[in-house]
Parts: sequence; C-alpha cells; structure tokens
Amino acid sequence: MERTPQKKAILKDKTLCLVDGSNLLYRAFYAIPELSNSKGLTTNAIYGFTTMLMKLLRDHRPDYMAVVFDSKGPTFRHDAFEEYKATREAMPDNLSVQVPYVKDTVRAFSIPVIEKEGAEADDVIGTMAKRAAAEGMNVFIVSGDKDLMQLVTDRIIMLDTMKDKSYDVETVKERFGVPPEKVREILGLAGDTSDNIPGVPGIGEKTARKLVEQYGTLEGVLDNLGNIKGARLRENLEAYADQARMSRELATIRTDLDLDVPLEGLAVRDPDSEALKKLFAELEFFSLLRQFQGEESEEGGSARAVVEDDGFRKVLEVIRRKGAFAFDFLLPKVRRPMDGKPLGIGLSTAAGEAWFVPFSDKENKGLDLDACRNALENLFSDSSLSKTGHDLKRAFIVLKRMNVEPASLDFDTMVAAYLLDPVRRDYGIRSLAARYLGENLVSLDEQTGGGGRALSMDAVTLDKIAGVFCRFVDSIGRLRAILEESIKEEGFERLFMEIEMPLVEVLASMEYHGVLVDREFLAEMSRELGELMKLCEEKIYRLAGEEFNINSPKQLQRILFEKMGMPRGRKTKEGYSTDMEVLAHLAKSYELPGEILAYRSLAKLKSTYVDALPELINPETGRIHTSYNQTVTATGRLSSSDPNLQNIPIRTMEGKRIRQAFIAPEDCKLMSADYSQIELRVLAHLSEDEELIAAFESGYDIHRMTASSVFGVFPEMVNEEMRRQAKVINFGVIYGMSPFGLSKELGISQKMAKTYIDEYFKRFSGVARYVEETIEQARRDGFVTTIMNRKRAIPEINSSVAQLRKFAERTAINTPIQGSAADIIKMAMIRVFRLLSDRGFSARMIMQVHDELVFEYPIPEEEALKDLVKTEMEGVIKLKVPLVVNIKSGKNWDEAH
DNA sequence: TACATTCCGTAC
DNA sequence: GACGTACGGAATGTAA
Repeated sequence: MERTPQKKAILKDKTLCLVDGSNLLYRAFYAIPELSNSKGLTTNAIYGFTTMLMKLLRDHRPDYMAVVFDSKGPTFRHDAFEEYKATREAMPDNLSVQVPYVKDTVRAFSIPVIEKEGAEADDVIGTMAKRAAAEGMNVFIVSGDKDLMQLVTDRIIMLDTMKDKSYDVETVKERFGVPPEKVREILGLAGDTSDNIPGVPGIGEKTARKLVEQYGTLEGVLDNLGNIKGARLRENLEAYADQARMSRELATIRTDLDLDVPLEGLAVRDPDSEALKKLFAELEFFSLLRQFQGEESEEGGSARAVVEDDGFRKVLEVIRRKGAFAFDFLLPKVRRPMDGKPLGIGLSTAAGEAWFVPFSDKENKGLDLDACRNALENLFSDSSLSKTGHDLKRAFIVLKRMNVEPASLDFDTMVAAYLLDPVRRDYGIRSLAARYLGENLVSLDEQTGGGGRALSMDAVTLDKIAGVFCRFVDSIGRLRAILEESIKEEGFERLFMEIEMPLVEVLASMEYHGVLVDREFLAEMSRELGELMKLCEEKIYRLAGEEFNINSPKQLQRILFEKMGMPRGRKTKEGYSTDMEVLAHLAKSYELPGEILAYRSLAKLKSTYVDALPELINPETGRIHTSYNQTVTATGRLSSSDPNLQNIPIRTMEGKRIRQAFIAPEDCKLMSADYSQIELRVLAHLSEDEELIAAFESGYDIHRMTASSVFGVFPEMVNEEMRRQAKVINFGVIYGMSPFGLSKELGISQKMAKTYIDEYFKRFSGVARYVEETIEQARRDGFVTTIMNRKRAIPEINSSVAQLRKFAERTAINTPIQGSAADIIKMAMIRVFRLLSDRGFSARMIMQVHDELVFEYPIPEEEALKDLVKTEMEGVIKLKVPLVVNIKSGKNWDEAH
C-alpha cells in the first residue's frame, strides 16, 4: 500500500500506553476502602481506577492509549484446560455494578475501550504491543500481572503503577532470573495460583528458575530428566509433564490475534470535559471534579525548573531582595541522611512562587553540584537571610557534606509541628499541608523504591518533579506562617527558639561526626556467640527430644506446654507467653527453660547488635552515623535509630562487651557524662516534697534513703534487699506505680505491694500530693506540661473506660518527669556544644542516651573538657535539688561508662 | 513476594 | 489484667 511508509513515519518513536483494564479494576477495588455516593452506589473501584488513569495521563503523557478489558464468556484457555480460572470466584456484585461506570469514564477521557470476544485482555495487549513495536513505537503496558512480563522487549516495558515499579528487560531478568521470553517456561513449571495455572507440584519459582537457567526451556528440562538431582523432584516432573506443558500454554500470551483495531485510532485526544464533569458529579467525586477543573484553568503557574546558571543567579537575586526564603533539598530515598547525594533544591520566596534547581548527574541534566556549591554557600552562610525548611537537621547534614557551614537556619516546620502536637505520628510535608493548609499535595513517590537508588529523571520529566517539589517548598513557606502563629499562641516561643531549633544543629553535628566502631572486635564476638549458640542449640534439641525453631514463640509453646506438659503461665493474644518471666519461673523445675533463656540472650546480642552494627558502618567515613530523631517521642525525649544507640546493652557482662566495640580513634578517648538520678531529682523539684529534697541535699544514696523512709529504719540499717526494693519503688513512682506492677516487679503479693506504696506516699506526702494534683490538672486541661512548658495532650484522661483512663493517668504522671529531664539535657547539649566551639575544642559530642552525653576528644583536652562538661551540665538549670553529673573516660564506651 | 503485626528484649 | 518512653529482629499473618 502506498500509505504504509507514511503511516510508519507517523507512528515511529511515539509512545503507546496499553492499560490492562481488568487488572487495574480488581486492584483498585481491593486497594481503595469502601466508598459510595449518596445513592448507595459503590464507587471505590471507579475512584481508584480514575485516579490511576489521571495519574498515567499526567505523568507519562502517552501519544496513543487504549484500555483493554477481558471479554465475558469462555476463552481459548477454557477450551484448552477446563479447570482454568475455576477457583477464581465470580466478580463480586459491588464490583460488577461499577464496571459500566469505569468504561464510561475511560470513554469520557476520549480513550478507546477494547474488548475482543473470546480473548482475554492479556492476549489483546500482547497482540497490540507487538504490532506497535513492529511499527517502531515505544509501548508501555500498565498492569500488575506478572504474566505480562513475558512481553517485555527493548521497545516494550511494563509499568506497575500501584507499586510504582517499571520493568524493562533487565528488571524482568532480576525478577525471574531469565529473560522475558522465558517467563512462560517458569510459569509452566511453577504455575500461577492467581490464574489457577497448576504447574508442577513441589516446584515454586525458585526451583523453576534454577531449572530454566540450566536447561533453557520446559522441554529442555523434560528432556533431561535423567540429570535432575532430587528423586522427588524428578518423579513429579515425570508424572506431571503434560500438566506442565499445558500450564506453559496457558501462561503463554498470544500475540497473533486477529484484531480490527487500527493503531492510528488510539491517538490521545482531549477529554470530553462535559461528560467527565457529569460523571464525577453523579459519582460525587468532588475532589476529582475540582482537580479536573483546576487542571483546565491552571496553566504553568509559578513553579519551574531552573537549569541554567543564569536562571539560578536570578533566583538568588530575588531571594536576597526578599531577605527570606523557604527551601528543601530533593534527596534520594535513603534511610539515613549521611547516605546519598542531593538531587536538587527547591526554593520559594513567597506563596505561589517557587523554583526547582536540579543538580546534574551522569544521566540527569541540571546544574553541576560543585559549581553550585559557592552559590549555595553564599546563600546559606548569609545570616541576614531568614531560612525556613522542613527537617533542617537533614539539610544541615547535606550542607556539611558539601563543606558548607550554614548560618541561622531559623525555622523548621517539622519541629514546630512536633511541638504543637508531639503525639502525631506523621510530620511529612504532605500530612502537614493537609492538616494546616487544607491541601492535598500530589506525592513525589516517583522516587525509586528500595535499593537506595537515585531518582532517575527519565522516569518522569524534570518539569513534573519540579512542579511537585515546588508545591512542597511553597507549602513549607506558608506552613511557617501558620505554625509560627500557633507556637506563639501556645507559649512555645522559648522552647522552640531557645531549645528545639538550636538543638537541630547540635544533632546534625553529632550525626555527621558519628562514632568509631571496632569491626574486627565485633566479627570475633560474632564467631564466639555463634559457637555458644550452637552448643546451646544442641542441648535444647536434646532436652526437647527434637529439633525446632527456638526463635519461634509458637513452636516453643508447642514444645514446652504441649509436648513436655509444663504448666502454662500468662496468656498472650494467641496462646501462652514464653517470655523471660515465664521461662525463669519454669527454670526452677525444669532444665530446658533455662537453656532457652541462655539461647535467647545470645541470639539477641548477636542479631540485634553484634551482626547489625558493622552493617551500618559508613564506607566513606568508616564510622556509624546514627539518626537522632527530634520528632518522635510523646514526651520530648530524643530517639535514635539506624542504629538505635540508646539501647546498647550494659547490664550483663556479655552486653558490656558490645560497648567495648565503640572506640575512640588514635590519640583520642571517649568521655561519658551522665546525670545521676535525674528523673527522681526532677520529681523532687516538681513535687517540692521536703523529704525527697532533703534526701538529695544530703548527698546520700537515694535508694538507701528511700528504703530508710519506707521501712522505718536508720539509713545505715538498710540492707541490700531493702535497698533493692526501694529502688524498684522509686522507679515505680516515676512510671505511675500501681500495686499490680509493683507486686510483679518485686515478686510479692499485691496486698504487700499496696502497703509499700501506702507507706511511701505517707512518708513522701509531697509526692502523693503532686500525683493527685497532676492528674487533677490533666483532667481539667486535657494536657500536662514540663519544666520548659513542653505540652502533651492526654485526651483519654476522662475516658469512661477504666483501663484507658488508668493508662492516661500513668502517662500524666510520667510525662512531666520524663519530659522535663529531656528538656534539661537538651539545654545542656546546646550549651556544651556552643562552648566547645567557642573555646576551640577539638572535642566533639557524639552520643546522647537520655541522661548521658558521650564525647570524643584528643587526650590533652581531657581535664578542660571534664570541667566544662560537668559545670555546664550541672549548672544548666537551677532546681530545688542539686543536679549531679558523673564523668568517666576511657578508650572505649564500656571503660568510659 | 512484600508489607504489617505479634512477640520478645534491649536501653533509660 | 500493663507501672513510663523508645527501636528493632525474627516469625508469622495477610494482602492484591
């Protein structure tokens, strides 16, 4: 035909998007929670489907597009294999009613809906994809069905929009271990439960992969049965050879259907706005209605990517003129800020005005990061500019890694939001924008999932990223205004400006510096623990009379309580507890539980610490850079993660050895400074209890003094047991003690525990009064506060459910104590940090463990450091009792503690 | 498979 | 039947 060359010229290099409508329909139905309009029509699948469609159009802007559905009635697969899809249940009613609407919606977007009698969507897609690829088009198939991966070529990719993953030839190889054209060989062997393709019993994907890798095809495998290891495997292959062949056929997607669909007819056209508006109105998709109308009206806006030096310079000029800006770095999705390089920066100077500056990479265009460094330095080190960001600690670290020392990063929207509501779980920009600005921001989940890989700018156009990110930065600027106002209203200015904001830089510095860990030492310890576990394991198997997974509480229950008939203790949700308390009790009568306890303690040390820590050593610095989180705890404490340095063992001998792995470098030492009994001292201060204050002023051992008071003997008559019990009581007070808890902890009757508590409160009547008043105040106000006016809402304090109310009461007691102690050490950290810097110390604060600060320093600084730290920590605030700090130093953390 | 939940145990 | 605050490993349960 004459037209052919012309046709090819039109289609070549254009993109065709083929949507597996049936697949998306089901996934939308199950992924979106129930939803219906006022007429009672279920709309969740329509909604999910529509948003996915809009996202596709928006993010990928295909030139051609079609949505393909399975046809009703039997297909050739049913003829070939009658069980096919037999187990798949009929479509649920509340899904099938939605189908016509889904198709109408697709049509309203001016996208063709394709169904072919006797054919499944897969086969139609296969046929069209191949045909389009032959025309030189780039095809992407949208589906979550792994069968379709067999269609992937260098011109055809598959997109799983729900998981936000795309599959090209390489990724399919990673997923299946074989190239796309061999996927069906795998499925023939392993089967596919979702499509009721049986495969061969006993063969899963793993085995199938090995076989196909070795023999190439299913037939190759069957031809070589004699060489196959494993009698069972061979037998199954032999017996089910035909079923395997059938499965392979079923899994094969046809690419040769006789379709009367010209590709030219699939060109993407403008949606039929009127039809869409009508549909969305009927379905009551108001957000989509708005979004759709918005998309029509809004064009361009103020968001744009800046890819030329000149443009960047102009942006900087605007910032200088305005004297303030909000910003955020676009970072790859990595667990910790010390990993990965920034991909760009978003800047905003006023509501509705934002820019995105991408940094260049091998494949991404943008401004060279090194070339930007000076500009960024000028920007960030200018203390006359007001800078607002979200998660400034992260920004600090990014800048430090670029060798830029920022001045006055003065408002962190994440920290501000935390102070306003420390119980909230999510402080992400999108969540805050929804809460405080009433806006639903489009997410930037185009960031590649997992693997710490950098975001690839090919996946979505730079403009799209810039658009989304500019909105983020724009929101940060507007959030500041709102949050700042609330901070004032709540009376948090000092807490925010003088504690939390200055602390951001301190934490950034601690993380950036990190701590040195002795890799060899841990490796040796791992070997030792492994051997000990082995011994322990053998003994356990012998005592139990069989091998089982000791780490599995479920299996352990079976052995202990069913097989060996030991008395059951406390119940858990499902079954009976096997925790330390229960096992320790059983250990008195049996040998096995003691061994289990020993095994558990070894396993815990090995897996959680000894083996986990070396994994977290940064290859560039050779050190561990933990994350200190400032916006996690409900009380105001910090938390630490990746790794959590705040729960490194200390109580047992073996545990202490782990602390020996935290070391100082050559010519340096570690110094640990910890507050003595800070929470009890805070309690003395808050309660103004005379007896407790006197006890602390005497400078004597507080637990001994408490024992003396509670048991009515002279301090020197207090024996070790009495002291131990008093210590438990002291901790109990801080936690909102109950007779139940105390009796459990002390191993005494509840009655006895109650008399102890009564006695304690009789002696320390100020504490008793404080407890009462605090609960009373919480009931009245609905919140409690700390020394520095940190606030935590306790909504359940007035609950009619006793259990919730009791819990709330204990929280109300504990939070001011724990939170005030957190306030104090935070203030101390800031002062010490500043003085170390001002006085030119090389010493660095590197760790914080709630009441302890750890420093790394050159040996000659020891005396001066010790004086400074002790003075500042003890003098940071004047309480009604003295603050006491104990200091020790050594080559490692164990020695220093 | 991948993510969420449960159980357990470490710290202060 | 839970005396406070965290983080995380391993097993197990469940989803799309």
